[in-house]
Amino acid sequence: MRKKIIFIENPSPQIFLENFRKELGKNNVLIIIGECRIEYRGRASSELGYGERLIIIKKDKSIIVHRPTGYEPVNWQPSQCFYKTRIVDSEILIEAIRQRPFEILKIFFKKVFIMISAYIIDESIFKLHGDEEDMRQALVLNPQLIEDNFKVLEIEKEIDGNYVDIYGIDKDAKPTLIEIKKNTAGKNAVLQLYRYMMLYRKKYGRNVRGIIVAPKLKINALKLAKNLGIEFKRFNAKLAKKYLSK
Amino acid sequence: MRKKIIFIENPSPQIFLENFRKELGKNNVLIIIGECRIEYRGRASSELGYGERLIIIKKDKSIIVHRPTGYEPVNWQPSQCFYKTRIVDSEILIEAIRQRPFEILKIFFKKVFIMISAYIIDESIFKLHGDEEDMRQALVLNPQLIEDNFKVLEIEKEIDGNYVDIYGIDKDAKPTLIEIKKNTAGKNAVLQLYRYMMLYRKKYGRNVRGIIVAPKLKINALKLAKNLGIEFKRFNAKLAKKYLSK
DNA sequence: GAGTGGATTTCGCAT
DNA sequence: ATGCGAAGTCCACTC
Repeated sequence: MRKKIIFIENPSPQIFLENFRKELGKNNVLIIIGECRIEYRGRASSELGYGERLIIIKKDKSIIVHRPTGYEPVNWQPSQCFYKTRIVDSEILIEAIRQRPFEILKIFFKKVFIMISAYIIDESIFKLHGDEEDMRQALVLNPQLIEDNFKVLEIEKEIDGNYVDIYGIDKDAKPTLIEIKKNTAGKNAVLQLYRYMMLYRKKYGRNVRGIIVAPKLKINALKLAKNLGIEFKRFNAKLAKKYLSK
Repeated sequence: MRKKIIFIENPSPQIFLENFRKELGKNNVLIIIGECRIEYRGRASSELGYGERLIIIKKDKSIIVHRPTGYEPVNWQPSQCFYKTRIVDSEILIEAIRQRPFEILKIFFKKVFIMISAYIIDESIFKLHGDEEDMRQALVLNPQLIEDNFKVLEIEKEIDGNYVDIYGIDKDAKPTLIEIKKNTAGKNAVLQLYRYMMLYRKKYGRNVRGIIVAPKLKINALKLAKNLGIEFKRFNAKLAKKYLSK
């Protein structure tokens, strides 16, 4: 029942590197607390002077550097990066390198307080129910919410590499594109739908209706929609959940 | 030189809660490794069955839940949330609650392998050099992008404690101050540049041109710029990167 | 590999 | 407080 977790406390640079390399090869999750400075070069560049931080390296070699506050990591490297380690001026240097795009994260440790290595297993499937998905599902199952006698033909319909949430025909068999937004829709949403309508027109050579489904439309977006002949249908995630729970 | 780090290994639920509450109150960074399931309800909702995970709670009470792979946390709560803890069916329940918007994250621990509590200090200032720096560099290396026969004399020129992005002379040897914005520039940018021009005039006793370099100028900023005799040159980071990659 | 759109996006800055 | 746009966004997906 006890989990095997390895602790290395206050290691010398040599001891640290030795163990770091060993543990990194085990597909373990590594946790390091230490005093370090950080450099990053890549799509942007950053520097962070000395301070005490928490560094996590996961099985997939992704790395995140956390300061004592803030939800987001201050520096990071996504998975599939690789590591180089050495001692520079009696400091431990860990380089996490990403190939494409080429980016390099350098962590210089003045002092490692602790390194923890644990093999942790997590096979569960993460289920996320997003609001926009709920709304789409509710509309697909209850197309009368869109309009009487509306027929859904396709969800996530592809038009030249773009995706329309719902594609269907209205009671007069007129093709209709529906864009769903879970929050108040703005001009971007309207323009996005308009672009899809133009793409549809070009590809299929016929006019198409466009409907924004959202809890609200911003005032400017409403004006724009009117000018572009785009309709608006009020709907929201809470309502959607009600329909889905029936 | 040793850092005080508290370890609690394989605690009973009672011992864990006792220590969790105590350490949470210390503004420490808490690290928990354990087997747990997770529920989230809020802007969306999610479930995650039992598995071994790494949970981090920071000084500001932000919480992130990490699986053994992936750069991103699987669940989280931003700073300023508050905690409720209790034992439910012999499991440890930690609730992290956010008020606005109302969101609740529930972690049910079947087993805590270890809890680590550390007071870590990090006062350094994080410096990120992003697109604006690229734009400046591209302009310095290709001054004809500003104007034909433009000559860069100084970057980050200091005028009474303020810093102008680029200082140079135009084809008629007229001194010119350039303010770069990577995003749409507003009135503030215009006023900032105008202030630098005034400072320059005062210090050197001669007129100076002012140019805002940005992808766009807000309509009000454009009007203001015209009134103040400030010019505008369209440029952006994407373009800059192209020039820099040559 | 490039391009598009979503995200519990988060974050910062302006209005 | 709300809205808008950027982010080293990341990520999943299709062409």
